[in-house]
Amino acid sequence: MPKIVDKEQKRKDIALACSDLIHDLGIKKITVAQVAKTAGIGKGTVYGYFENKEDIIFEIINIHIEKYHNNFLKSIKDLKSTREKVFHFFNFVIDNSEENLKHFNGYKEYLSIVLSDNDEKMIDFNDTCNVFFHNQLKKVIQEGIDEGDLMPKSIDFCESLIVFEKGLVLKKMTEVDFNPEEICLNFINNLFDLIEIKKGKKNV
Amino acid sequence: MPKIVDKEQKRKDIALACSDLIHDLGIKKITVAQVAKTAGIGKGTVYGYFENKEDIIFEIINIHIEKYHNNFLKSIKDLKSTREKVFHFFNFVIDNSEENLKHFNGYKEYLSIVLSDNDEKMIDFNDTCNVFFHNQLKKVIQEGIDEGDLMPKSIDFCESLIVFEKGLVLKKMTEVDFNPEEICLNFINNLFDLIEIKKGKKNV
Amino acid sequence: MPKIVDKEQKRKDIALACSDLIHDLGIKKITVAQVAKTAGIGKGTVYGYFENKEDIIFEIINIHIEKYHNNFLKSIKDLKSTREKVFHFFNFVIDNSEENLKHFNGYKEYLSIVLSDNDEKMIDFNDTCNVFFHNQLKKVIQEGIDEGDLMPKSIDFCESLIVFEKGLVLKKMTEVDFNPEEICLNFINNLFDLIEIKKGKKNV
Amino acid sequence: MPKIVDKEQKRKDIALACSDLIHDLGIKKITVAQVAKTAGIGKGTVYGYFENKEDIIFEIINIHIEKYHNNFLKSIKDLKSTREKVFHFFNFVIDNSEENLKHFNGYKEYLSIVLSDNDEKMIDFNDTCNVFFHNQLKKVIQEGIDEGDLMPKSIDFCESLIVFEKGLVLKKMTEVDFNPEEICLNFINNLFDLIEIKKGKKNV
DNA sequence: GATGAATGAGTTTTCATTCAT
DNA sequence: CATGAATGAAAACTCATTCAT
Repeated sequence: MPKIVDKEQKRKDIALACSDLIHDLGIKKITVAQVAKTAGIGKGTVYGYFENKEDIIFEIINIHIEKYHNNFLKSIKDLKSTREKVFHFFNFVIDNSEENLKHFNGYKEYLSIVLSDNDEKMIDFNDTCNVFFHNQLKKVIQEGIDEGDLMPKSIDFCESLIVFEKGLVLKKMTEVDFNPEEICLNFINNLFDLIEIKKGKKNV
Repeated sequence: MPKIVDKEQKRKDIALACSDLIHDLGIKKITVAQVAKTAGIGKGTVYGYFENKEDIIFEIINIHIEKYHNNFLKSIKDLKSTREKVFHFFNFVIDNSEENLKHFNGYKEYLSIVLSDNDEKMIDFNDTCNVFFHNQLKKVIQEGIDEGDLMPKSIDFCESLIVFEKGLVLKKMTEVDFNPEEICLNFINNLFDLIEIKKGKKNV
Repeated sequence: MPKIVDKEQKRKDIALACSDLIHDLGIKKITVAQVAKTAGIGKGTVYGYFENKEDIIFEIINIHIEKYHNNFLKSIKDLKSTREKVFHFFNFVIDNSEENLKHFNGYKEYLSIVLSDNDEKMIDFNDTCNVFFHNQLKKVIQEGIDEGDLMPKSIDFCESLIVFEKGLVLKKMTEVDFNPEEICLNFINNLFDLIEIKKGKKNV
Repeated sequence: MPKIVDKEQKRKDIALACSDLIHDLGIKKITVAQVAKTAGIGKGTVYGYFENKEDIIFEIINIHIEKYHNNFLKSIKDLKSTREKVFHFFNFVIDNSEENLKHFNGYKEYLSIVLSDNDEKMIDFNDTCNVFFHNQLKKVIQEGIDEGDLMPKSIDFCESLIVFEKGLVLKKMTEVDFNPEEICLNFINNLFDLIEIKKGKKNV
């Protein structure tokens, strides 16, 4: 079924070409005409690959998140200490590089859709992302425990960490002049003081 | 002379009449025609009391939040222990009563606007709300310190508590089957074990 | 019937109060609400004195033109030579004083109504104005003839003079950087060279 | 592939189909819905070819004026004497054929727009038209001079002729029972008596 | 398969006019 | 008489989606 593969690929190609529209215009301002033009194809053609506009937006967001996930997995590999790895989960909300801000603002637009529409597909997808990070964090913590860095009860803090991160994300998205970095550092360092098996102090 | 109308009051009345539209339809689906019909007045009349559609929505949200703030202040008065009072801040995200869910879903719709539009008024208003709760929490904690319930350093945890609450809110808004209650209880109880001046244990 | 006089007077008062609206906003932008507010009365009251919006505008224009006619009659009295008097008819299109520009632009707005609507009242009124100036000009010329300044056939040039003035008006209204003064001077001086009974040359 | 449409042509086609609306309804009464219906297309389609309502009206007027200019150039070719050619410039204001009245009334509507809106495009376009006729007239007069029909100073009367014609136009547009023909004949014949190099009298 | 022309429902906003008080 | 609250028709413009070529 090589045709199907091609279809899937073209879907991605179109979404990829339009990947910047989401933070350049904001989700609500994206039009199908815009998408077609940006991807260099006809409006009708778009409908050959996507069911409707929602579907297009969904795919564009997909691209963003997939890209972010990949970056995440790549960059966490190089980190050694558990504390650093955990801290890396907060990179999303702290890093103000242009690259990361694109993802952050893309996610912001995405959230506004998840909150207002009750699109099941979006909600499902959001869950998938949450599970991804939850699992990654559990893995990191578990490794920390296995390697004797962390106390066994540490695994209970996964959920709190993720909730805390979401809180930072939401505050950064909605408040002017909110600086998550310091709060984040405090929180993690305080937490690690509680759950780390001390061998010698080392803050992030 | 025609009946003299208290413009400010009628504004509230209209918004009040439409207060349910926000979670029945979702903010984006609200039309001026809908508002007029729901309030039992003409479309033109709506524009006698509101500058534009944004303004209507803003007032409706205002109603919700004002009501919630009042409820909050009223109900926190009866609480005695600091722990209970702090826990009360999480009532918003935990209470599944119809009344509270209306507020919660209203706020959800509101957030989606804050995230997608960059409406300055909305953002300002959001800040005002944040400041309100931040101040209330600080007051509660400070009283706890003054009354010898909490250790002085407790005041530093205000920010974290609020971030955590926002995280729960966001997760409850976007995830199916997310139950904030247990996580919340754990978090608060764990925290209070650290900051409470022990006189005898008392969980919420 | 003192009441009727009062009504007529109030009509004028309202129109007078709003007389600046016509060039401040342009006729099309004038609203009844605006008129009521400017006159310091209620919207309903306006309809006690005017049949409809057209009627209001009509009265405002009336005020302008009446004022202009009075000014015209007053200022032409002081002029001695027929040539000066004739030239005075062109003052409307040449004088760039703020006062006169108000009248000129008011008349411009008025014309746009006469041209687009086929409001009979407006057209009749326009005719009345034309007749006024035509008669004034005829009077001036006739006096010139009677006093031996002009040749008897001069009376035939009335119409042409008025047509010429209208042409200047229209061109000034529609063309950027059109300067009627020079053209006007040339025209009149040339004409007077033909119709004046020479006693010694005197240009305006 | 869908049929490729000559956008510029279709623009003209739509405007052409609606070309009568301008004097049937008057410019101010034209609505986009009306235009769509008259052209036998959908409202949305109109916006595929025109930026906004102004743009539509502009094109309709364009059609009228373009057609008139062409007719003008065509018909002036057959005329021999300079006097006849000059007289031809006044055809617009004298000819009461249905065809010409359409143009005349179209121009009337157009003027009302130029006078009330301060639309730059309209004003520019008006200038272009004025320049067109001014140049044509200069050409005619110059040819007359070159051929020994007219005295060299005749060229100075161009401006006055055009002003005079505008005056006739405005009077015909705004006054009931105004008959420009006689006035016009007088004016031109008188003028030509002054500027023509006599070889034998020949009125128009 | 690709295209882009055509569509029209749907939305916001304005404002002359009426009429109950 | 005066008032201004209430009204709703009317108008411009957008855009997801369809479908003939």
